[in-house]
Amino acid sequence: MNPFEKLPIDKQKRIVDASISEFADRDYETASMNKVVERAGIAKGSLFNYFKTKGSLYYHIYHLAIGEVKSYLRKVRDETAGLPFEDRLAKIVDSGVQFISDHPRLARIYFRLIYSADSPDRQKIVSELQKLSDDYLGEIIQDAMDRGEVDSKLNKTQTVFYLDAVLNRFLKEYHESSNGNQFDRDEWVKGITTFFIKGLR
Amino acid sequence: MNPFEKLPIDKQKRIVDASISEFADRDYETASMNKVVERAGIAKGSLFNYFKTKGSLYYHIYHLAIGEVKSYLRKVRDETAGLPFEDRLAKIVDSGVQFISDHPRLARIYFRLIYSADSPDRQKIVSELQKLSDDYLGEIIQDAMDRGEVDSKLNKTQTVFYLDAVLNRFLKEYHESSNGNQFDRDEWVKGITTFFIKGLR
DNA sequence: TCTTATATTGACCGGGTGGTCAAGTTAATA
DNA sequence: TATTAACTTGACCACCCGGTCAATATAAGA
Repeated sequence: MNPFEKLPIDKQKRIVDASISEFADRDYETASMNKVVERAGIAKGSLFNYFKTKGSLYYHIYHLAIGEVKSYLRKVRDETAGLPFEDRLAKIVDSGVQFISDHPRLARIYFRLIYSADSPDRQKIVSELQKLSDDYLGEIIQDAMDRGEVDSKLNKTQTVFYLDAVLNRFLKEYHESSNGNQFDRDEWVKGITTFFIKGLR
Repeated sequence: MNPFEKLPIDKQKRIVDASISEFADRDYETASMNKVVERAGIAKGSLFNYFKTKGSLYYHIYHLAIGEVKSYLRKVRDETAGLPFEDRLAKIVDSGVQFISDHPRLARIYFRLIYSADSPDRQKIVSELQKLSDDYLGEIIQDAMDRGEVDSKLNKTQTVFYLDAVLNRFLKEYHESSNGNQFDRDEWVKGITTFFIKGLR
């Protein structure tokens, strides 16, 4: 049993919280272990006792973030299992927006990881995430094809790619503009769904 | 007249080349002025004589990259002015791929800037680039609307957004996978164009 | 209570950073 | 050629980094 898990829960929480904030504010290379201990109110030696390296702390936090993302995806997939493609798509976008509102710092870490360059094992992590997304969207596309809502002769890889590109970009834009000028969420959701319905049938 | 411009051209080139390599290899925060002088074979003091700060050197290089991108965009816009939307779209993708092949390091700097987090004035630069892309794609969409190839009742902002999202993502993917497993460029170009033709008409 | 084991601390290490500047080199002028 | 002006150099500065470890505080066991 590693030393971190033996800690009182509230202390664990303080450390995790400080780490999330730091990795959300700065990218991996520039994030500072000194700042983490400062934020968490513990000594540097302690942090390196719980996590041997900066990389292993990052690994811990990143898995936490991915876990949350996964559970959101699973939830929306199951809740919309019977719905038509159009409604399903709208729900996916909505739940993405919801996730960003609920976990802005985790969303930041997620986008940093996807789009930025230098985290340890970046390539591995990104392709793991890509597979997750591909499987998820692939399943939904397949359902829509089976129901005849989407042209089943389409190249599935490409179709998933378009969906992933537009959805991710939309959420990223939403995330970045989340302070200040909001854009009309409903209109965008409607626009995106009709665009795909037409483009894929 | 700033001291850098007074330098012999080949020395300027050496410095610019070294800087491009460094900013392509590492993101802004982790790129090192020490490494730049090492690569360029000049003394540190000299570099800081030509460019007062790291930020101003980055600014210089970034403008160089954007200039190249702009000239590529202008070229493909003018060369395809009379063509139908479908062919135009294909040409745009092609020329993007071409740019990445011709200027891999500049492409890297571009993607770093777009997707990564911490360059000086990042927000300003990114919105400047976004405007460039919006104007460019907006013009092409408008042409297609005028010719009746695209439904003119569509929300133009959204339409441009979808185009931008898919094109950028495709080029990014192409860029990242450019070592090793190539994917079938023609099939993707065909897939993307027909998807948009159907989705937008 | 005394002793042993464990958890916590922060000064310290080697190394890298952007940036400076006195001293040395080269070029231009008279 | 002698003098001045401009350029070039790299040792040096303060600061920050991830990581270590002897010393100290705390908890457990006898």
